Amino acid sequence: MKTRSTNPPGRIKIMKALSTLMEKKDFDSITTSEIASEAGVTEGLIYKYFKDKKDLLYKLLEDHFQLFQKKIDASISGKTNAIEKLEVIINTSLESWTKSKVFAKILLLEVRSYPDYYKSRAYELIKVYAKTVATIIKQGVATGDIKKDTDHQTLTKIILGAIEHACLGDIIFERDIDIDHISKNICKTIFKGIQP
Amino acid sequence: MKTRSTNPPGRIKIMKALSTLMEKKDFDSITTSEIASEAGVTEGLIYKYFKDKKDLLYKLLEDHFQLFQKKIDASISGKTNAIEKLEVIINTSLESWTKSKVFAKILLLEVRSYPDYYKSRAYELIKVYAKTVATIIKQGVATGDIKKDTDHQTLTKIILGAIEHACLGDIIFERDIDIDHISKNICKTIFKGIQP
DNA sequence: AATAGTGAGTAAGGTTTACTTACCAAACAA
DNA sequence: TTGTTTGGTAAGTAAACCTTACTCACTATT
Repeated sequence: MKTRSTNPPGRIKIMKALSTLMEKKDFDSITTSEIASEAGVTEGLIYKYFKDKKDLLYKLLEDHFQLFQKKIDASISGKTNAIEKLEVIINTSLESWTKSKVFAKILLLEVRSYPDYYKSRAYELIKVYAKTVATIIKQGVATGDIKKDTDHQTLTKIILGAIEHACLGDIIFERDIDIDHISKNICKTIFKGIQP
Repeated sequence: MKTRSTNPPGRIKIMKALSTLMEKKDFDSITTSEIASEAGVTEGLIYKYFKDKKDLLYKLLEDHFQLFQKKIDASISGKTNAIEKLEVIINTSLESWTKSKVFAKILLLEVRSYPDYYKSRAYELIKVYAKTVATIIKQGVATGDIKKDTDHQTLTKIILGAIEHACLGDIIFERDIDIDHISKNICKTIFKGIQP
């Protein structure tokens, strides 16, 4: 049995088209007819492959995130120390998000306001990412790499929040940031604290 | 000269109506006719007072944020130590944002994806808030309340990011959080660090 | 006291946009 | 040959956002 193509050319072109358009505009002001004409297909085809306009966005995010998660997994695979792991996660995340602004825009600005996003596969993947961080912290506390009295839930939020917020300004205003500088400073602050 | 009312009843009712509707639904799925009927006015009146549907959202955020900024200013007015100031800002922010979910939803989920938000008065106010935090940190570094080698820009992002991320889950899934627990742990982590 | 002007609001479209439904054509299996 | 699945088109629909033309009450001025 020849495995029937689950990803026909039209479908690929549609996703690529939205990705291209998102580089210049926000999701809300991109129309379906615009997506279709950019992809070189008709509007109706979008609805053959995607439930609605938002579903298309979730699928695009899913694709991007799959690659991202692989990078994350690869980056921590060699390390054993929890602090080291967190360091590379922070660095890899910042790098990926600033390199692919469209991906970051979808993740940080667009999907969150849509309730059905939280039922999507894309959101399931993001939970895996958050859990990766949380697990490293828990284990770090257990092994003593991290202070014993650390609340792992709060620390997870601080780290994820810091990464996001560091990217936000640069996504919105399309500036370029010094990833190494920022990730080093995030690590220094969180690891060593700021009180003299 | 009698000061002519700059805020007529219809305008107030429209803003109140959106606020009420936002408690149950997201902005995107609230229609203008729904807002009008909730307010007891006609659809056309919305466009007498607001440029478009989004402008109404920005004005609502502006109102909420004005009150918020007052609380923040009041909370730091007594303190002199930078660490103490940051502590109350974290606590007050978490408290305000979790108490008024609609406000937090607009601020953290809705407006950010709209480019013209960054030209609104609401956004100007948010910049003042961020600047408040940044200034406290700068002064703290100068006076020695905070470690000399601290990068104030990064620390600002960590703190704002931590506050936001701590609220996010609770806004989205409408859980209630233990503000004191979280704000204490955010402070402990950032101030003292996590390395043993 | 008549007139002109303004602020608050309505009513009824117009336009755009997301989505649907019916149809077409080629490849391929029976 | 004929039926079925797959990839794609074309035209239409309902509704959402927004506009335009109008009304009515009140105030200021001459």
